[in-house]
Amino acid sequence: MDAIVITGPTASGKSELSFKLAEIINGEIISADSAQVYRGLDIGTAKPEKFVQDKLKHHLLDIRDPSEIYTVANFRNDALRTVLEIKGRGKVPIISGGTMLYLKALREGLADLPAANPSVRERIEVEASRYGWEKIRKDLEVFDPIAAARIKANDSQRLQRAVEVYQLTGIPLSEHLRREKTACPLKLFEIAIFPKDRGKLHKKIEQRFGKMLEKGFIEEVLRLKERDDLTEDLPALKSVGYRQIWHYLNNRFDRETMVVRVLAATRQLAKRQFTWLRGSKSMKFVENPDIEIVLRMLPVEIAKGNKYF
RNA sequence: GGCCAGAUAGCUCAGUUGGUAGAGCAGGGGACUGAAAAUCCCCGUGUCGGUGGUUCGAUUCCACCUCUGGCCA
Repeated sequence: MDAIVITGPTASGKSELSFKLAEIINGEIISADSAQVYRGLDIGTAKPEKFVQDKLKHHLLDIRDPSEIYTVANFRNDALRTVLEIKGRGKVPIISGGTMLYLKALREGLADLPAANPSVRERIEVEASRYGWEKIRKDLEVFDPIAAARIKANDSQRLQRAVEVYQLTGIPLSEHLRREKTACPLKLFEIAIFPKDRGKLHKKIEQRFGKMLEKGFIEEVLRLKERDDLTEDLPALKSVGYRQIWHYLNNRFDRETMVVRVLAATRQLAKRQFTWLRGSKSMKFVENPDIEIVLRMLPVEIAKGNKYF
């Protein structure tokens, strides 16, 4: 066993659980969260506070500026490297977070694809704005019929990527994906919190957002907005809460509407996370972030040699 | 108290020249390989405020009532 994974939908109590677990079994935490990687996105991403981070080592937080783009591939490399470092220190790596694609990439590996290429993407976008995405999809049908059949006409993000991969490699995306991908070099013990009462989770989401506002979430977004190099189409600023508050600060709607929209977006995020979890075969599910139950589930090799057992 | 306008899906509202109704949002399910807290797909029966009346048939027309706005006293 190389690492423990703790995941679950937003507001399910992943962080507290991982923290308690890390203290007991002598672990360090690796964040698997696509928004917490950005510096300055603290309150709205529910990033562990400074005093928590002082007590326990957290990795992959604050490793990008919000003007930059962090990707699944970056995560996979960073996480693999960090797991080895932590193991080298004789500690237990605990990968904790709700970005399900990141966890999947870690578990199942990634195909050998080219990184995003801004100039290629721009070319595709220009063409799309001129002829429409339907035309892009028709073209894709010619050189990658499998991908074209799978990707919906409105899913411009995926259409663009499929075309990009072909233009960069001359090999269809679907062919890349069919080929053998890099196997996972790690043995993971994966635990997912799966709250069965959706209404309760929604209530928790609401309460948590209330606390975020009290802590100065809006001011946090204002600080980002005051930097004139950040735009609303950057991944960092498209994340839940930041996007809606950004629009609110631009007077796109009033505060009440902003609150309603942030809560809805958060619930929708949780819903998508549930969908991932239901389809995941490798997970062990727990209903609550209960440390006692989780400790009892752990394999002996991890349990052995720490103070709890 | 009088006049006017509303009352239709959880919310905001459209509509039915009389044959029991549909959008957006919310919500639910699903997809997912370098933007993933992203991006996209699928799912709409509800005493059409209440009670009477006209009618083969009323959510639609008429009367009264209730409630909510607005105006006038």
